Amino acid sequence: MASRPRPTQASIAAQVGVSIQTVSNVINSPELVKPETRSRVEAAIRAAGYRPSAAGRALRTRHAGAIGMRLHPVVDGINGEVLDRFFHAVTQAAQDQGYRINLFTAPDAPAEVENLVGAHQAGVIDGAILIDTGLNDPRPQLLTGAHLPFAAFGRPWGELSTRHSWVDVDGRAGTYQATRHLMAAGHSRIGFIGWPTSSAVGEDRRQGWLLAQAEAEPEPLQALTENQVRDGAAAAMELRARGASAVVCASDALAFGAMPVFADLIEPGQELPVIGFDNTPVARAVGLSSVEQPVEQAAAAVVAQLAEHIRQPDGFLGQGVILTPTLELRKWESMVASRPDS
Amino acid sequence: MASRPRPTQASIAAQVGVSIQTVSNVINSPELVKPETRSRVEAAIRAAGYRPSAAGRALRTRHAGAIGMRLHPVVDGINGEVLDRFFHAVTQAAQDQGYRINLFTAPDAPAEVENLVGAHQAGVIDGAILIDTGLNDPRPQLLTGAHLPFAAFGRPWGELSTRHSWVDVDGRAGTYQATRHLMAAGHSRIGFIGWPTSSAVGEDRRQGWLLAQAEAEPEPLQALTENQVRDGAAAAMELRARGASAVVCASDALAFGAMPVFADLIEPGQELPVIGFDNTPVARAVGLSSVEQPVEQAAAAVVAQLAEHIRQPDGFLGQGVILTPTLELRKWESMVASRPDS
DNA sequence: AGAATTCATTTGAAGGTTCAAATACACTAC
DNA sequence: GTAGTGTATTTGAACCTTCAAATGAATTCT
Repeated sequence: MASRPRPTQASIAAQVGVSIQTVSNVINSPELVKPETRSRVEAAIRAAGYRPSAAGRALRTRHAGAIGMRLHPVVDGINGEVLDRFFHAVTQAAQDQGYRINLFTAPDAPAEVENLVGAHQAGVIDGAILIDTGLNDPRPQLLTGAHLPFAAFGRPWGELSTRHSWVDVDGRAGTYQATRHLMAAGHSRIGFIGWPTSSAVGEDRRQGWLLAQAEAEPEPLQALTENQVRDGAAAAMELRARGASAVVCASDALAFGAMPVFADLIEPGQELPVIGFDNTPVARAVGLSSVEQPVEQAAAAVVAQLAEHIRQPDGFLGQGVILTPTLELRKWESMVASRPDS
Repeated sequence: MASRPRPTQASIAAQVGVSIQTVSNVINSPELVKPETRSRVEAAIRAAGYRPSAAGRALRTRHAGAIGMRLHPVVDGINGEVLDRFFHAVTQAAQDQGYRINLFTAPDAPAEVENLVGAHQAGVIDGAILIDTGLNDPRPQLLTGAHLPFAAFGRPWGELSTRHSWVDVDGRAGTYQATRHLMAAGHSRIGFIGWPTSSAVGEDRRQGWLLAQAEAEPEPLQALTENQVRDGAAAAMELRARGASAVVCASDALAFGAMPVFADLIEPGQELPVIGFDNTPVARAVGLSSVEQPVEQAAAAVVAQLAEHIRQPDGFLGQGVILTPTLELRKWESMVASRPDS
């Protein structure tokens, strides 16, 4: 059972009795080929199980058909699910547009850029997707300098003025909604638990809370800490002591810590006056209301931008897209009291 | 600023005044080239920023330099972190061995196989990594039939006798350790909360608990449910009512639900007599003891097996590797009571 | 000195595809 | 009957690399 040689356009052509170019046309520009010839070629292709060689095609067209992306090390698993969803959605969107996703690892941003640029020079990828853009992120400039098309999930924070494509979720709008919802439920003293202001994303989310209250609140009830469950708990206690009857949080991890602090205010089956961010599985599991990011939509938008960018390497000016998150409300239920249904 | 044409071996060769093949040799078999010539070529390569074309190389060598892998949709985020770690480690290991990771999406197993085989026929990937092998998984047979080298993370469960490469973690050894630890701490009635026996992985983990108690326990204190937090809580209550003073769980999600049920038995700062599986971030956050899988090691082993398989497409007979997990013990601390340190 | 051995480099070809241009053919128009 | 307009197909070249074999030059052996 020696496996017969891989079929090629040449072998198909010989079989059908046409030229190689005709086979190529059947695949890439079927409208150029006479219907009768076309179907004969198509039949031979199917019969032989022929698939165009990616290498041959890439060599000729100077087009890899792949997009590079860094897989970050797992740091904070509790909201890593947003990234999981993003990766999955990006892979799907890329597949739909005829691109594959190529994974890279790197210890830091410069190494990431080096990997991506290297892969681009080798013709392995046509473009890259950047994730988790930080304050004054150096990567956009470096990639632009290397003429590597890219699009980012996360807006450009800070003053670096590289103009590029990006998609982001309006965190401010999310916390704004959350705060308004609590206000409508009758709360007048609503706290915010967030991250230090050095975090651009954290500051954005804080702004939404601030904005929603506008003049209502002279002395803001806020506490900024690290993103740990225990920090959330401690911050919640402090805010409650200062008079807060509800809190909006910059993450589900913080909200998760805050939950027990406000649990005595309500009866099971009601909404807890604690709202998280990212709508992680943990939030679903424990009945925590949370702000849901339209991750799948964001992924599709990023890929679309990048594809456009690849199509017109120079002409395409970067553009930003902002998506609005939604508020996912949940009834809190004491886990211990409930029984399984099935 | 028209970007100059991409450097090639030909352009380098012309510059230095040697033949193309010599440039190729400097890159692939430096020992064949006289040191002086070599360094001149190397200098030119660096100066031009030359990188071998992946397409040209792939076309000639019939070797893609990439491995395919399906990115599963996010189903159960609470222990998805194990997969995150696995992906990251695989990417790293692959990179170290000169392979890239190519991501695929698919709605089900047949589609996954079709994608992988298609990519292989197109010369996009040299092999594949399978994740989460289920009972009588059809994929190994299909891939073997398609002559696509692969290795699996997860052993072959069931009777399908395809002989192939795989790496797995000894779940039984994990729950065995956990149970023994609880026994050593003085517990005599130790319950098990797991999944229905239709889950091969769940059954494996149950066996470890069973084995550790051997003759000690005539009537086994077990409850098998779905993998939800609330199910874990309900099961824990039932087992405690039946006399259990400690429980071993098939997952952190179940253990997380069980925690409050046993919380009154100990003082803060002690180990809770509840042990989970997978050592997820949630476990770390709430101070839950859990069984830690050597994921990074597993990933490296899978990649190594696959690389070997690709090297000898036919000669290599599949082999299984079993890794032993470790028990990660934690002191439980009431989240509400603690204050942030810094 | 001529043959045999080793080392360094070059030559020719092939791998599969697509682009740009050329050819062949059928048909309409004058 | 020749020029002109399409449509369908083919030709030749190029994309970049590496394999297998050949050449050239220097060294050693008999």
